[in-house]
Amino acid sequence: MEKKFKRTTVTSALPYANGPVHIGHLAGVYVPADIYVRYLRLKKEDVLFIGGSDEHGVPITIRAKKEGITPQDVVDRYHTLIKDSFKEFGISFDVYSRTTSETHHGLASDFFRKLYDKGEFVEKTSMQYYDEEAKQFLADRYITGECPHCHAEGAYGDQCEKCGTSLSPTDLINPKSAISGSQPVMKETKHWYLPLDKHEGWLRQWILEDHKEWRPNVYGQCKSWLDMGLQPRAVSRDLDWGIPVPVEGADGKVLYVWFDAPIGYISNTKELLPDSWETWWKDPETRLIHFIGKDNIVFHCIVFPAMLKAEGSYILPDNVPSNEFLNLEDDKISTSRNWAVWLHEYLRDFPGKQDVLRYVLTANAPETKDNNFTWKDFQARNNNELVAVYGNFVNRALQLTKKYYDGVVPACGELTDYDKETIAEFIGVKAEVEKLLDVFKFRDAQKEAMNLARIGNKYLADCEPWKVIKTDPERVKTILHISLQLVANLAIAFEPFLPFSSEKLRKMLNMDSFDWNQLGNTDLLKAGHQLGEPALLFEKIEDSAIDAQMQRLEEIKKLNEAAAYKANPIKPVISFEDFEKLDIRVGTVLECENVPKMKKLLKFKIADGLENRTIVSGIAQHYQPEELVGKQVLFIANLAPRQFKNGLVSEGMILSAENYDGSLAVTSLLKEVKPGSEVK
RNA sequence: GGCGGGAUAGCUCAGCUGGUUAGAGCGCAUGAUUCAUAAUCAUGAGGUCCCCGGUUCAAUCCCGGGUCCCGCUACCA
Repeated sequence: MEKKFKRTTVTSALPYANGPVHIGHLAGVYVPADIYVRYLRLKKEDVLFIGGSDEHGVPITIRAKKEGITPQDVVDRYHTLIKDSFKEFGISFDVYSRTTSETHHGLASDFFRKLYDKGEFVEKTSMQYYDEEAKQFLADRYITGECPHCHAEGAYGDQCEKCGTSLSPTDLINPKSAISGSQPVMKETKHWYLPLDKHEGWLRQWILEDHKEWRPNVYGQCKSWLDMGLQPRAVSRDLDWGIPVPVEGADGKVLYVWFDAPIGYISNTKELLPDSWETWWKDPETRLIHFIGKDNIVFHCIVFPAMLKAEGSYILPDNVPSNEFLNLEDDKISTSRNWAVWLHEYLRDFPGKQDVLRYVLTANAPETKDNNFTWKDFQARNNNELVAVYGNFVNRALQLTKKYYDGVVPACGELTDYDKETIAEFIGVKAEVEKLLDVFKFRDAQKEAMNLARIGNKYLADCEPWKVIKTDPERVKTILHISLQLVANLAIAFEPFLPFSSEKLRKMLNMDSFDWNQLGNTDLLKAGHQLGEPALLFEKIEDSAIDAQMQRLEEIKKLNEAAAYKANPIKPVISFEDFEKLDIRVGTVLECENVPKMKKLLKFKIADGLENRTIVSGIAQHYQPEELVGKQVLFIANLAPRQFKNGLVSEGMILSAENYDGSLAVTSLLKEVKPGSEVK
């Protein structure tokens, strides 16, 4: 069901301006979006590529506070860094603006107000922590306290970083304001909610029925949410960094960052095209495409469309191609652990090699599942594919032409059957690449483009012009003529993927411009056309460069391991009597087995010198049952028995030490003693 | 625990609505070649298509159950 669209608005997720951009962002969002946009432009279609920084939200205020600067300073720093590195990397935004811009503040504010006036929100009052000293409500992240689970100090209101549990602020023991350090009080506050539940009907139809072509991960995630039932979602926050809620009596309240950020796509369009921006967002003949990572699926497929629909005058996205995540050397990319390849550092370490990274990230794009980036693979793809297949073919054709004809394109003579076969083969590439790009299969599309170079290498090997030149010089003219047409085709076919190389190649070929519609033609370079000076399109990457990167990661890994460990503060002092209440004993493990359906639990039969007992312990992920049998362990003998869901009863607790990485080590003794011995 | 995605050659992945000798690129082996950045070309070895059942004349593909990985969400002395 090919709809007729007149133009395409392409957005790429707004990077959050509290850190630099890394290869995960690039592989997931910006490289595919850029390929798509360049492809449409080459086809001379009307397209707009919108980007920008997302600059509001709590984490930015926290970082600012930590560094003793203003939130504006933080976003200025990262916005500039991100914008510059995108530019250098060749992400060809038509506009890259920011959500702190005046245009955006105005538009987002109007947007909210319109929904408010139309009665699209519901107001709800709830109790939230309030800092009386700082005179402000506290966002979840602004409250710290003792974790109710692991009892670590310094847990945040939304999550304990020690044990990873997600929390709500009221769970914390002894909560404290991160701003003033004072004890916060519960106070009533009013917020506006977007009642997603009211939008469920049409969303269901629109996504589940009308967009079955969306990628399985996107469609599945949406279906999951819809089936769980949508809940009203707060669109305001008590915070002083952001866009003020444009309603009377809303002092100290700003738009929730998730409400304002996607509107940023629209604002940035408006900033670029103050007079005609609405065409790109409201005309039904405009196709809207959002490129995002999988963490953004729900917001772009459900929340934002609900906002647009509620407003009433906007179009909805036609597709939301979302990628999965990219790992780095078998480990999750993490900004806080500095486990990443940062774009600005890559550009510094590998100057002029933008296309190599673009190529590798596309070849390894996590289109269907999480994928892994390794430096060895990066090197191999450069040396064995870009250099050996693409660069080499180009170099062969150009060097031969230079040698035999002083770099002038020779005339094409009569075609042999083999020539015709070869030409027929590469003519089909255009349709193939288009077919793949139209459905966002970038990985396969790039492979198809590479196929042109393979055809070329084979053609040269089979025709052997360096031999034929001695016996039939006329024939060589045709061979090289065809080879050069292939080279010119390569330049066009690769432009969306490897724009820097295509530009370089275009100059070497002395071509004026590219037109996608010329792809597949065999007369891109006329006989007699003077070529430019040939140069290497790609260079080999040596082991030393790769080793340096791997060593850097190795060092980061070590630093992380060391930095991650910090002993918890000592708990409040207890009396000797308190201590004596605990009956700690030595037990010998008689039996130990896994518990069906409880993957964390091991069931022990412990000899305790009396009647033996059963103890269940959550250490199955750290020990094999058989390795504990026969060992002596320490356990608390007088802990109230605890019953698990499946009826299993645990009569005590085996003592384990928790290592910094969360792994558990069961306690034991230096000498063997009788089971049931008391520990004092 | 609930839900979503994934599991196919050493690696990264294709295999549309069931019928193919189950494919590609890289890597590996052998041979050819020298115009080219020791690049290229040809040939080849390599797969209980995660496991167990079921539907079917026929299942990598559909259904049921299970295992493992990733994510979301809950719960978690």
